[in-house]
Amino acid sequence: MYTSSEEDYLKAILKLSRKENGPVTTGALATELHTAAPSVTDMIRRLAEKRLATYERYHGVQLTDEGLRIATALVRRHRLWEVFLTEKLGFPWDAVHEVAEQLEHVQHPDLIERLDAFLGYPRFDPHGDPIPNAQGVWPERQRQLLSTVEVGVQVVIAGVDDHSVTFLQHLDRLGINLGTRIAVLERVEYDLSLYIHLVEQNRDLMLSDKAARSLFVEPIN
Amino acid sequence: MYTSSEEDYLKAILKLSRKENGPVTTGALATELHTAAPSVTDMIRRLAEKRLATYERYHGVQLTDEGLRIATALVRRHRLWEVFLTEKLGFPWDAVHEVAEQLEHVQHPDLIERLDAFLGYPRFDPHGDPIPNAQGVWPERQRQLLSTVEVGVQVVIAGVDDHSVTFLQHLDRLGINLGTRIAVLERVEYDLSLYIHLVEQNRDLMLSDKAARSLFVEPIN
DNA sequence: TTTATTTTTTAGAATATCCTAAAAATTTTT
DNA sequence: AAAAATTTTTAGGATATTCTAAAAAATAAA
Repeated sequence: MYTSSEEDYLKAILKLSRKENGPVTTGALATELHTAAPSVTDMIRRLAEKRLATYERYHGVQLTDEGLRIATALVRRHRLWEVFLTEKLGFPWDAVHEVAEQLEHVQHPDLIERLDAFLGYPRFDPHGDPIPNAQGVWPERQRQLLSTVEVGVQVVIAGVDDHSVTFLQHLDRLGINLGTRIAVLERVEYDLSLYIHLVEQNRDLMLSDKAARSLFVEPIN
Repeated sequence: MYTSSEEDYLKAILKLSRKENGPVTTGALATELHTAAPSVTDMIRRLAEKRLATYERYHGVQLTDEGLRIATALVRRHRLWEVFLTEKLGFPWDAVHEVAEQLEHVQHPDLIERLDAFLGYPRFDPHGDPIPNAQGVWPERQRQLLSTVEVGVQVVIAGVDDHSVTFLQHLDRLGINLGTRIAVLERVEYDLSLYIHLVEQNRDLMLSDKAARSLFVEPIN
């Protein structure tokens, strides 16, 4: 139906527009997609012609309802494939993005619904990111950044805001995973580092503020 | 590494060269790939430049060792994905080809080895076609066309030579699947139709010669 | 073995996607 | 509010893949 390239742009526009609301700029897209700005101008003009986005010269793009529908389906596909790769094929969480980036472009009427059923209808991917359902509805979850948690409170690791391989491997080395229960022991005033306690492993460790601002946690239910 | 298009050509050259030995003609490739002949000429010239095939003007193409290695890996990927789609996602055997055609182009160093392990190292795909191993070695199996089986002999359905949706659905309607045990009761002299007995279902039915020439069987082990 | 037919290649062009360099518009600074 | 800096678009071109029409080569027929 649409080319991989068009799909990549739609997904990028969705991603950026979920951060800041209002139109997405050419420059932001160029950075996100690692392309030159003129390539972006070309493509968003084409997307607008196909009624997947609205575009006004010098004022950025916005997805139409149809564009949003497609982009959301792509996020769904991407994240379901990531679940498959980690849960079924045993890939580490820092290695699934590249492959899912390719798998998400595979076109078939009910491939994804079958995959979803096979995986047991997961609501979050291996990085804790929400997986929209077949109707495009995103699951809700009350999560916050670890950096905002009060001292003394116990929480559970629920996701990462930085998906880089280096950060994910850093977490592995520290023994921090999705579902890991932690207690915030102390926030160092000087540089905002955190002393935390890993409950299951009965171990204390120190976390930089940068790391704490890249970790989502949720209350213990 | 290589584009989907290059991979499609390599796979087609392998397929055709396994039927007839010697170089594969431009016309045969054009038919196989549903493209115009000049497109084929262009591509095989490019493949030759990249040392994936040898090509002599007006005399067809042949894969080099490297081309053969890549094409074999593609067949391996295609067939493993087909096993995944039927065994794990519950797709009917007449619906997997199109999807596998896309999935086989997904590039990743150990995706296929992990998939192979997850599937339990299958040696044959849902249509009974052999799956080359990671070293490119094809599993052997003594199979013959049902049309060549002597009257009175019992055999097991081991594969199809015609992969068309209509034929596969025809077999479904008849209750014939991979692994179905049959006995050849009679060969009608007039049109070579076969009366066969489905052992498990304790049922007799008639099969056209055309169908019998599209079914592989193997001896009961 | 010359002629006719078929196959293959060359020539030239279209589309999708990307690029660099230069021009135009917008935003920021003074 | 004019000048400077930044961002975006236009212009023009490259590559990969495909196509149709015409020319060239190979094969088949007379």
